[in-house]
Amino acid sequence: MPVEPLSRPRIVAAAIDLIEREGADAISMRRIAADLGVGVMSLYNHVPNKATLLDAVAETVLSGIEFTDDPDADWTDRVRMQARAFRQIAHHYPRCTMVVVSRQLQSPAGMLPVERALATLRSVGFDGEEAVRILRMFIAYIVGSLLREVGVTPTFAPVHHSQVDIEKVDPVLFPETRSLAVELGACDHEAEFEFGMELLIQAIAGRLAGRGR
Amino acid sequence: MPVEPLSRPRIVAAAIDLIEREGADAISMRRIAADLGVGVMSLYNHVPNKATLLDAVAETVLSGIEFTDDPDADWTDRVRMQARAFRQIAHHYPRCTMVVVSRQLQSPAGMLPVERALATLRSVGFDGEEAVRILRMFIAYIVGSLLREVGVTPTFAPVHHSQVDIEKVDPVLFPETRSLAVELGACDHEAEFEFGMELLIQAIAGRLAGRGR
DNA sequence: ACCTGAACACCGTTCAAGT
DNA sequence: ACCTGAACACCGTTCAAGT
Repeated sequence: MPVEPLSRPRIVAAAIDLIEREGADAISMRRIAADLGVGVMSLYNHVPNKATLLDAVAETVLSGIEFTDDPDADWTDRVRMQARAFRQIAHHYPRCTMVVVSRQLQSPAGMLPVERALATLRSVGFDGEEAVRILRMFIAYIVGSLLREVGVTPTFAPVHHSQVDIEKVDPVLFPETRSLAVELGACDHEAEFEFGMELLIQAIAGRLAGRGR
Repeated sequence: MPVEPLSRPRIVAAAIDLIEREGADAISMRRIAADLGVGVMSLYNHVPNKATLLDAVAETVLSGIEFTDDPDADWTDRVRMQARAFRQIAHHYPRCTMVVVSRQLQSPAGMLPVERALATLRSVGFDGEEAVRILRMFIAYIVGSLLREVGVTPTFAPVHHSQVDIEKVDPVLFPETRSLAVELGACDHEAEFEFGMELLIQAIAGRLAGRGR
């Protein structure tokens, strides 16, 4: 029935499509098969199981990141670019973000960003231990930022999409939360991301400068 | 059959238990009911559905955080304490962490930490907008750190629990990753967390100082 | 008010049968 | 080699029946 033959890439693409259309919860082998116009069991000729398929989804999304590294640029600009490239995931595949972030990949697609980041950090003079530490800090920040952007993170960015919610916050128990309702209600994800990123870059730049002493 | 009567708290406790014992994937209404020695449908007398139950799990875990705030302490110490309190989640309920982090709560349990953090930041002189920005940055960092600690984060902290994995990394494609195999393989979560936290605190302290000019 | 079994519409995956 | 339907052991949830 399918005009093109079934293949792993086609299955992964259908899975990504389905997640973006109906959310990560909606995904199932049966739904994907239905979308492709084949029987469920046909999928198992190309993918061993659902977990592996989700890994492939994560890998595919991750490998779609456009890393445009300019080795001649200032190192802070290079770090900026790499961090922003990651944030693209949340833009291009918002509902796949959780899948990407919650899967442990050891494939090249997952490791290339690591390699690049380490190379950049080492080239400015950080030793191995520092480079790894700094990379991990950036990753933690980026992952946390993506989850907020994608609307998955909790509580801590409350009071959204409706002023009614604000009214329900008890002003005597939560005076600050209440008085900052406007600020908490709005969130310019790009500005927020940039703010934290600049603070981090500034902090590690300071660390680098303090090195010479 | 149950010696104690069924109740929402007992159901939530059983759910947390099950998640910690067998992982978040293993959770189901039927398994929880079995653990409690009741029929599945009995649960629905106390909890409207599975999603609400998971929200309650998140809220319960979150409200178990021990916030010991000393208003007389240095503000940096207060921030440190609040951040560390969050990290306790990953220690006390490692396998529930993903659940906590992936649910949007608007309950008091979820908002109290926000309220405290905002109060602390405002008391040192940050205005509302700055306080919210800084809080969000900390939350992003903490959430990302917890996910790494709990082993959920991807790729980016690769090469774990086995030296064999390292051997498989292609040294010509990934020279840095390969040469830093030892550093990437080990991860002292507490040290890692503290490193990033100190950098963040230092960065915002600098921002505060630069304010007087 | 609380408990429950049967039933419904879903899952992922194994297996044996087809081509 | 690839596709597939039937079958199995699971899901969450509705409903009607019990106490």
